[in-house]
Amino acid sequence: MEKTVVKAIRVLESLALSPRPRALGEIAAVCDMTKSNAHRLLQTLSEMHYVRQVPESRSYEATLRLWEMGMRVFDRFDIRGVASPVLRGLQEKTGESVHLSIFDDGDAVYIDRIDSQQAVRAYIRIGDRVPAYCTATGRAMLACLGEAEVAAASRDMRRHTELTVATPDALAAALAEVREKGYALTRGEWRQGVVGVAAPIRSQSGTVVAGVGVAGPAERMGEDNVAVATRAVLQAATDISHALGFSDSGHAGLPS
Amino acid sequence: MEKTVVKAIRVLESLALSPRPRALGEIAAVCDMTKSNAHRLLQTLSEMHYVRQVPESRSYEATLRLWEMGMRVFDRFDIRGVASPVLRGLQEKTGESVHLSIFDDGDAVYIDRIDSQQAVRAYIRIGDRVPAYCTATGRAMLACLGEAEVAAASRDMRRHTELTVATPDALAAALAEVREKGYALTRGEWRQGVVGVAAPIRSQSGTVVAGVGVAGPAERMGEDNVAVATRAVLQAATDISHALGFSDSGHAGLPS
DNA sequence: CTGTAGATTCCAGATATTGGAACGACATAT
DNA sequence: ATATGTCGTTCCAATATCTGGAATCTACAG
Repeated sequence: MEKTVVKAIRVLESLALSPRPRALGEIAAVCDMTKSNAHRLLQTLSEMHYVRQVPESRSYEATLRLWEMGMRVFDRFDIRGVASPVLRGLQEKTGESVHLSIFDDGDAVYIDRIDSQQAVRAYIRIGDRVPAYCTATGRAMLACLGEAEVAAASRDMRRHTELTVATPDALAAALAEVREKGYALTRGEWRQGVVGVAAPIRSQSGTVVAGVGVAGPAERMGEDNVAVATRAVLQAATDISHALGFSDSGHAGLPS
Repeated sequence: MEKTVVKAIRVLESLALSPRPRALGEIAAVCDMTKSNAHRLLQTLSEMHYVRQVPESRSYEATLRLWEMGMRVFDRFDIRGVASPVLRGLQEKTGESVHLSIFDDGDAVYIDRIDSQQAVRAYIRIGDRVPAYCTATGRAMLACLGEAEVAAASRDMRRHTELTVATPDALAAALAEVREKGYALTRGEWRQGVVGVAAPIRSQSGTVVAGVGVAGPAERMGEDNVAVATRAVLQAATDISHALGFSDSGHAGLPS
């Protein structure tokens, strides 16, 4: 365990928790270290912009950098925490594996999942990165994002199976269909024999922040099951979006 | 500049900014360090609860600890940032030094100030800690806080000048007067010859989070100027409270 | 079952960190 | 006005800490 790092964090925490700026001596005392040590640590934290010295009193205070970083973390956790129970419900309703993913630099990245109970099941790992243009959650998100994101996703298109939609034009058509229907359906474009249905999740501000989908083996994903899954996925996406504070003023559509 | 600390912060930032959990190798690559190094850093950050390893994929993600700490910082900055322009206005209107302080463990601590332009002026430093029971901003806050805070403030009462209110009973009476009038007025109880007027600031939740006041030499603080200062201080406190999201549903009172 | 990729552990060598002392800047007390 | 004390800052040799490569372990994929 790195002692210097621990000390630095203790110093930073003492400032973050303090309701007022603290003098060097005080910090050294509270954190139980010599003044030179505390001073050097504060110097480093200043250069990293986590701490500043108030010009007037020479004492130190935490900057908003900590908050800035914390907010980034919070955003992500918010989605996972809120989505978690909905994912469980979706898994039970459909019986297949359900995935929650976000869009990152042209790819879809899985941030949560609940596995099917079946012996044959679609399998991914949390943290796995897959091309957005040929996966269900990826395409669902892509359909609601801007030019730049679509361009990023189109950067390195290739056929992963015989069915992969691997040209920008074909992708554009697929995305248009997603926008029209409100959900994305992929049949073995990424992994042979895997069928996926997914829908985009919107945050309070209305921007698409994630995608939720179910995936299962083609043998089980016949018309009936896909119809069930589609309805369930759209409902789940709506539920999660609402939980995030999104209110769909205007259009909304469950397929009849 | 402490290299280990810098590296640790880089690792933490890369995780905070990442929209998804990162694998060890990835982190090492992004932060330009060996895997052993990154691993040790992550171990340390885990023990500090800033990072956790997701059990499923063995990759690492930032925890909410960062957000938790950031929020503490944000609360404080929020007050200062919002109050700053109001303080400037108050200084111009009254011509005296204006102070912004918070309550901390029985004391008032100055977190911002704007000095009078006059040759003779009340002077404090940001970060200075003064007894709450005998200063204007301190008493204004104390009047709106609970038993425990008053007890903390009464722990070590003493006469700092001939006029200091230095008994719990006398303090209780003074606080009752503050509550009735809505502002605190002190005349040379802490520093001889200094007169202060102050009012409490409330946050969105309605709790008193700070106090704002003006202070000047007794020679200039005659009845007329005190009346002007009182009105200005009450207005400033109201303005800052509103800016913090406080809505005074019900009572409100400018002295007629 | 074997191979591969990645995570984790280990350790001697390299070096960054440590703390005391000296210095400088202020501010108050005499 | 001078003295005195407090607090922040700088410096440096001793050394405890950190470093990175290699060995080990684990889990998955073929």
